[in-house]
Amino acid sequence: MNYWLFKSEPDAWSWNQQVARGDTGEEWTGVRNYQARNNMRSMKVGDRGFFYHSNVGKEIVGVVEVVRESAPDSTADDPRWDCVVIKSIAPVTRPVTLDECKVTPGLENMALVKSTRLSVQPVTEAEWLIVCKLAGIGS
DNA sequence: GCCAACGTTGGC
DNA sequence: GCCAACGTTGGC
Repeated sequence: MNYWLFKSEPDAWSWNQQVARGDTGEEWTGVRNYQARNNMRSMKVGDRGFFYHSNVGKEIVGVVEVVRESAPDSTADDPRWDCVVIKSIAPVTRPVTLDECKVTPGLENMALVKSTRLSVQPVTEAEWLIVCKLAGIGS
């Protein structure tokens, strides 16, 4: 299984909205960046990801799971863009902030820290385990 | 609200 | 195929 991180501005789409979608999940529309799209194309059903609030909060607030592999983005007028569907799995017990990631040994190379603008990012297994521990949740 | 980083577009 | 102009993201 692979691990990922999804960024969202809570003003646009928040963790609470994601949770409200339940097991149906939500199509992760709106990505218009090749790297982010390619990351989504690499995802398999069952892969896990962190849900991160950018701009407001700047923290990891929950865990999601991929429930549908990448397919054309229904909001795109250009066929090159596609996206996965994700559902919420569990909230974190304690949010993990960007600042915390920056100073935590083992997380200094996270894409979250290094590639600040990438909206869908890979997370290594080692990073996943560290963040889960910080977040007070099982991995 | 500013600005740095960075991706994309389009003229040549 | 280069590169300047421009737009967007996201931290601060």
